[in-house]
Amino acid sequence: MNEQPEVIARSAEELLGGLNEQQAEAVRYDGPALLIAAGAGSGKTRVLTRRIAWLLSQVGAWPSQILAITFTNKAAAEMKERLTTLIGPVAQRMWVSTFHSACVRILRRDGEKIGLRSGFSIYDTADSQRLVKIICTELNIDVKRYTPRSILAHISDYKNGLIDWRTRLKEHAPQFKPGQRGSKIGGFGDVEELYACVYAEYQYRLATANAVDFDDLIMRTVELLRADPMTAEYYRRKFRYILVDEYQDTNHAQYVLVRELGGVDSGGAREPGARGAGRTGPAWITVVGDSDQSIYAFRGADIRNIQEFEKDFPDARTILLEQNYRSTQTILSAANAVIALNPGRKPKRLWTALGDGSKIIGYAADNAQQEGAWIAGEIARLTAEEGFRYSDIALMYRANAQSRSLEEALINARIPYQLVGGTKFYERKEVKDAMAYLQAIANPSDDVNLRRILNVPKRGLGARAEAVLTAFAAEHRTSVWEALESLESMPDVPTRTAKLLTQFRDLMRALQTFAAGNDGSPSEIVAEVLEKSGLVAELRKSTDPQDMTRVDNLSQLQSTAAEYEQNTPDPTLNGFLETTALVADSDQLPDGDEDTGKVTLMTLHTAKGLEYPVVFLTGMEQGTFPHSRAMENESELEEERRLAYVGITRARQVLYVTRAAVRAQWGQAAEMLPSQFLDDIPENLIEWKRRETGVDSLRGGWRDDGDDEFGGFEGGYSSSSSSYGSRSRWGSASRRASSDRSSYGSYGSSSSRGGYGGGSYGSGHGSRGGSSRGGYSSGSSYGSSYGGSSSGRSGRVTTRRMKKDLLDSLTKAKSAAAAKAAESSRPSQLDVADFHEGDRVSHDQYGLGKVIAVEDKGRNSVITVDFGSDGVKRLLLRVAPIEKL
DNA sequence: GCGCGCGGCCTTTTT
DNA sequence: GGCCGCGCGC
Repeated sequence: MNEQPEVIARSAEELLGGLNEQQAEAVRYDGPALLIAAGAGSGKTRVLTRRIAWLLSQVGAWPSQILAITFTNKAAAEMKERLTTLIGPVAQRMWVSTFHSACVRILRRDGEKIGLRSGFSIYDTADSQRLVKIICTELNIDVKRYTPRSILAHISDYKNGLIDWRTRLKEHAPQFKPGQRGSKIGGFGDVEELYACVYAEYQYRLATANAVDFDDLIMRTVELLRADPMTAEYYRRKFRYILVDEYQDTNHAQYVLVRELGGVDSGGAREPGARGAGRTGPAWITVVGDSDQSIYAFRGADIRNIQEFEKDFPDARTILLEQNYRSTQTILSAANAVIALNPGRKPKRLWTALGDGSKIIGYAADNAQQEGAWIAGEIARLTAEEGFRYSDIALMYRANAQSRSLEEALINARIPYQLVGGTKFYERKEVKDAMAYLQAIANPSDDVNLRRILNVPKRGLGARAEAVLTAFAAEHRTSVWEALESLESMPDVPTRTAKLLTQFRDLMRALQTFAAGNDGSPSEIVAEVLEKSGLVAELRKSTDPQDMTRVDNLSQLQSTAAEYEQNTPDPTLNGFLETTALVADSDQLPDGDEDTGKVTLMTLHTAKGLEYPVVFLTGMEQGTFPHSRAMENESELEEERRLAYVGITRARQVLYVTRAAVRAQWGQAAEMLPSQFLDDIPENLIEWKRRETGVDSLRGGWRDDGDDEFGGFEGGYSSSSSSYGSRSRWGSASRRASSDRSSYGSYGSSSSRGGYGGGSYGSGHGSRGGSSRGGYSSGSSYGSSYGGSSSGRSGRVTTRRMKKDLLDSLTKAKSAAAAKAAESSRPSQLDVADFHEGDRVSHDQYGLGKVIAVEDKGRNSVITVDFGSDGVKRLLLRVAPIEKL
């Protein structure tokens, strides 16, 4: 193999070939700061790779001077691959990586200047949470009130904002001394003090464990560059061209990192007459992004980074890419319409030369199961009749929990699928346990991981034994492992515990020795750990069928290690640990055009950057998408809208939007109203295969205004302005749906009872704000009291457990409940035969109206009445408070 | 110290 | 519906 591979020389024509004017301009732009505002599907990766090739072959940059940063490992791998095609194997020598792995690389090399010893551990979120929890317990913090999760979120915010723990401590808890047991304080004056103390203690523990968390990777790299001018200088001389993809997703720390690495503020001057960025002065910075696709504000991404790029970087230039090469105009028009509602954005309109294509297809299902079943049917049709392959199709949803009903439907229909994301391989308990052994072997100071495995598998070392160790460690300000090493000098250790601890110590020593002797073969270390620790043995002897899978997972872990070993020039245990920490699940990521023979399921977040000929956007309901927690807050709603924009623009040819009128959430049925994003898509772009559900037609009357009993039985689809009636109406109703998800009474039935059908359902009417108890009282009856009757508003039945088959028939049950309730509260005296088109009626609430349609359906007859300014309503005759005039 | 059963809480989204 | 933590009994 060639030691010094050359860059394949590419002519300017080659590099600009096939590009549109704006793309070409971006590729050859000559200057210190460039923002490529690239709309979805506008060919930004192409532009980015061509630009890199341009810098190399036309500007004279060296591969080693390039730092290309992406957000995901997949994007990095893809870019590397494309670059290899474009400029040859030399691409492998460039830094093309995520922020996190670039930082690891820097910290591995120079971290000791800020106190990081080589071989430091990288804590994932679970590790971090464990640590916070340990700290909370020791500091006497009520973890019910302040969950480790939420505390960690605050710590993460600080880090993303580069706020040092010392600063926090100085401001909010100057008396607190991290790392001293005596510093435990019972009551905290305020939450800021609490966060400051935990933050400080957390960093102290990370330091003693020689560990960093995800956010530290960025923040501590910035710290390093600021603390050590020599190091900063080294990287500034090295990286002359920095390119950042998905710039809209960068947080403050990442933004500062780019500035520091690029030497933007260091004041050095570019050598006169130099080509490109030259060898001194600020690096050339190119950022690519789309502010409309900023969907990570929740974890600290700061959209202002991209919005204010021109102000931030001197002599910055912006180039807009608006031509889309991916989707039909119909899809783009929908996307444009949705995103246009976000205020304060810079106008950008995607367009395409590909033509209109087919309409967006809409479907409203009664429940999630039916939604899944219909989608499965469509997939069967698409593949059988329209020539699509399974791998052309993707199902997307807002939250992972939604995948379940879709999966079940696909299984029933025997459609092969692959799930991307969700519970990750490395997050599975058994895998995490095995990894904890490896961590503890590689880095014995790692208290969190050592404590995790102390009694895994069960070896009789419980809380007491752990307390003995941690007390000693705290007293001597050392790690748990060192405490274990000093076991003999520890006072008051019960003989039995001492014996067990010694055994554990011997085990770990043996594993350490083995690891030291086989550092180049992580797979053998994994095998040794699995064997000697007893992890596999414990699972093998279990009778739980799930444990079989767990054994398989562990064996897969070993294979992964072997794979790593083969693909890495210089494999080490630490290298393997790092890969697993940062390159989560790269194996299962969908890969370009490859025909996997499977339909792909994933969240909208995961889908960013991907594209499929056919996309199903599922769960288009208020509260599901937009997510209920994002609906209260305007800026979060804007982010949801961007997420919708991302989802819509994933589709190349056919886009489906589906929703369910009832969805199980947290084991309970909840009524879902159509997503506002459906309203945002121009009506003429959607062809509804089914628009209204059984629940919709009932909705108006008995949830709605609550107090008007069964009166306003609004159909909702009759208004001319919008296919769904007025927005405000849906808006307000939906708020209720999300905050009071059981307003329809859940069909209570304890699991032992026979289920629905015996009439055991309750239904609720005005349950707002009220008590949420009212549990299922006696065996056979149902609480069917509807407005006005004696038990009135409290007639709601709530039972947590609800059989799945009940759920399926929920819609049906509701009509039945309505019927029952109606009978008891307001016996019908009206006969459908008495009503004719043109008749005038009077309604208790809406006043005078004119009948415009009559549907004779026996007991369920409906009349449609125009109430003038109050709108057109569909009224269920037997319950509506109307009078014929 | 361990296992079981109950109850509370939960859900965004991910490097 | 599922996870996690707690309390209880062995």
